[in-house]
Amino acid sequence: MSSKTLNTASDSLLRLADFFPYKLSRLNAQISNALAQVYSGRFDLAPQEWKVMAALGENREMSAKEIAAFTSMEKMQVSRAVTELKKLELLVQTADEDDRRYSCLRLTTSGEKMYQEIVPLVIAREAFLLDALTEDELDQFNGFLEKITRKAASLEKLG
Amino acid sequence: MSSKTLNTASDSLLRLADFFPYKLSRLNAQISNALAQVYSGRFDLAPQEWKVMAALGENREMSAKEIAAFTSMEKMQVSRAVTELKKLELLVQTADEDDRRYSCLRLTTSGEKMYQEIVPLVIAREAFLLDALTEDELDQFNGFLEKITRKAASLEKLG
DNA sequence: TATTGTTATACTCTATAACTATA
DNA sequence: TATAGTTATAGAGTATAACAATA
Repeated sequence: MSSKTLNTASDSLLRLADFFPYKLSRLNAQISNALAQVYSGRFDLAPQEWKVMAALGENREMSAKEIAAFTSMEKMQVSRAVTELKKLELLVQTADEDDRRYSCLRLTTSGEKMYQEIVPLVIAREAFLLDALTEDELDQFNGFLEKITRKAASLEKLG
Repeated sequence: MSSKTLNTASDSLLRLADFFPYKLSRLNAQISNALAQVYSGRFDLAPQEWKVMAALGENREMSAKEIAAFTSMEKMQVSRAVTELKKLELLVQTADEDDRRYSCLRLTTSGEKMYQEIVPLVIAREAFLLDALTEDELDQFNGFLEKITRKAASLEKLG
């Protein structure tokens, strides 16, 4: 066996352009920029402020802890975003009657109004992207994504 | 038409758990963490240092500008990563003979060795994830991703 | 005058943990 | 003693642009 053959057998090469994590990360950056153009560019919200609003728009009333769990944010990031949203009067915070450690967070009328303005815009961008696929393809694609996501969760546990 | 019907028609709701950009961003975060466990956890490289090494591992010799284009990094981030990698003696930088503004960046022997150690590990993680799909499914999935990526590129141009 | 690459600066974001208040 | 939420602080990362060297 020649040394050339040995080399070929042992050398590993990573083709970045074909590497799934890299492709995913590029696509994610593109899409998250396209969404930020909406909530940040047009409504001047930081990403985490928009996440909190999205959580409350969907669930009406949540504690900070619930928002953290729902959005995969740290409790401290939630706290900071809540402080900002209160200043902007997009959100109100009251203490829970049963356990005063918990806070009740809700969008104000103007917060709800802004949410109602943003949602169709971001949904339109999602629709534009997914228009690349037929309905059948989209179903398949979602199924594939879910399978990979489950695998990724088991990867995280290994460490 | 009752006001309730009007409301129902006009109110928009975003289900975060079903929103494609959100699902994508979650999956991307999981996977990029899983990769960082390798290059950062085991080899103490910053993400951008690893990106530069990956570019040079694939292309042998590049200028800083080429690396920036290849990896979608800013020239300044490349410069910083290069400075670090030089300190670690994983990379050497010489001036281009034809045009001395350009630099020739190459991995050192120990840089190449580290690259050869990292690549199989990250490829193994990619393989673990993609093992969620059959070969046919993976082909389809890659095709879908490509279609959406093209759409996303046209979204970016709109602004 | 334009281009490659470096450096300076300020700014934002993040992570850790100390802290307050409630239970 | 434990939990929800806030605040302080330091460290990392980022963006802008000024800068040096070369063309």
